[in-house]
Amino acid sequence: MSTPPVERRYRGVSAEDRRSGRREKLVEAGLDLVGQRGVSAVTAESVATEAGLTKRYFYESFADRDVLLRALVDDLLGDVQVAIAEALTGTPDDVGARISATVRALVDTLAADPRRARLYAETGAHDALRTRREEALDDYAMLLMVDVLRGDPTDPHLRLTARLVVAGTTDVVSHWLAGDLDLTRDELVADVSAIGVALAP
Amino acid sequence: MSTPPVERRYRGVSAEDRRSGRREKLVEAGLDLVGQRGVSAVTAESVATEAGLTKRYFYESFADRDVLLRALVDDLLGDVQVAIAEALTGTPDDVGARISATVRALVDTLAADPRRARLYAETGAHDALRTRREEALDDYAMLLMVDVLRGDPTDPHLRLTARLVVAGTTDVVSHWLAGDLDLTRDELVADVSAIGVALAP
DNA sequence: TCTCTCTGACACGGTTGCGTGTCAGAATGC
DNA sequence: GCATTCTGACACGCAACCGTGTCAGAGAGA
Repeated sequence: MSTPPVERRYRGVSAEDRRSGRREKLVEAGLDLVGQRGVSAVTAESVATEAGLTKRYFYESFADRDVLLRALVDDLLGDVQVAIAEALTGTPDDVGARISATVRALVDTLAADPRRARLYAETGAHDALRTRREEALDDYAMLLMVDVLRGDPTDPHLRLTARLVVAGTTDVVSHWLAGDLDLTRDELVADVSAIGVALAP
Repeated sequence: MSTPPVERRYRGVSAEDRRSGRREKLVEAGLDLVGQRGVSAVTAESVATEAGLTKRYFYESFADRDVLLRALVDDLLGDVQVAIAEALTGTPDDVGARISATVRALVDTLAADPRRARLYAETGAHDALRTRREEALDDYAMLLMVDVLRGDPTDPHLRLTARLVVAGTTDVVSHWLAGDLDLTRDELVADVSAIGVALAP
């Protein structure tokens, strides 16, 4: 029967704050690694080293690398959802305007951090993340059908169209972020939005 | 100085035929593994075992697992290209008809072999294959712009549209093959074609 | 000062896949 | 019948990453 150690302040910081500080460092280190070397470079060891910590602190915050990757993707997708929701609030009930606002929110969020752009592009590259990506694509398709187009999300034809547009947009935006499309940000948003409008019921 | 061994018939088969027979077995085994357990299950060991051979024969035909995977994907994409080319030959110069023929050829080729359908869906899942997938998406986008739409492949706006449609179609078809879209094959082809027509310049 | 916690470094055993090497026995050519 | 090739099985050492354990020294509390 060993009693758990009494937690103690250290360098003026509480145990709880130290822990969450280390977790934050690990998350940042994980993002840096994704940005520089891709998802496959994220290991318990490399993340800890990048964070200036040791492996043991990796396991303090994450059960394994997949949990960290999930957390990174969840953060990203959550922020994108929030950005889109905010953009739609206060946008008039005109389909064209709503589509543009949605696309712009997506592009702006991803363009703000190249590390996250790469993470977004590589969500298909890892077994554990692919599942999450599928959910996200479904979520975005639903959002497009209901909140943007005001359509019927049970109509299989609309569902196919929404899914195609969402997946296609994901690819095109990733491509643009990687510098492979010779368009300004405004042109990208305008073109993608035009496609959305052309396909709106 | 050792001289290379003199090749000899074995069980009535020439050395060359034995070699290519083993290679064929390995390719089939690789496809089976992709179909059953996904791209990540393809290793030198597992493929050889699945083929009823041993690792040593894997390395006789392939330098490493990536070479085999590349070969599988090249086969698949080549067959798709051929199927589309054949479909376009003898299809009238009507944009709608050409789009339908292209989509149908793609869907039919993939639907003919569920193992290849999964391979197609997972080309994004592996570093070595992602490069090849990028090339293929570019090739298909080019084919769409030039051979189907008779458009100008240097126009960045058309390029974006083509890329979005190709990537979106890839995703939707994979999704349908996985049974996640409640549509008949004809409906799938019709819906995707309709999207193509709606976006044709 | 004395005790206990906290930290960071490193060791360890386990697993998986890699690519090479060895070898006995079966099959062949002569 | 004899030498040689071919096959299939297995052994090996290597590398990466895993998850856990140990420990000395720095830092805090009283």
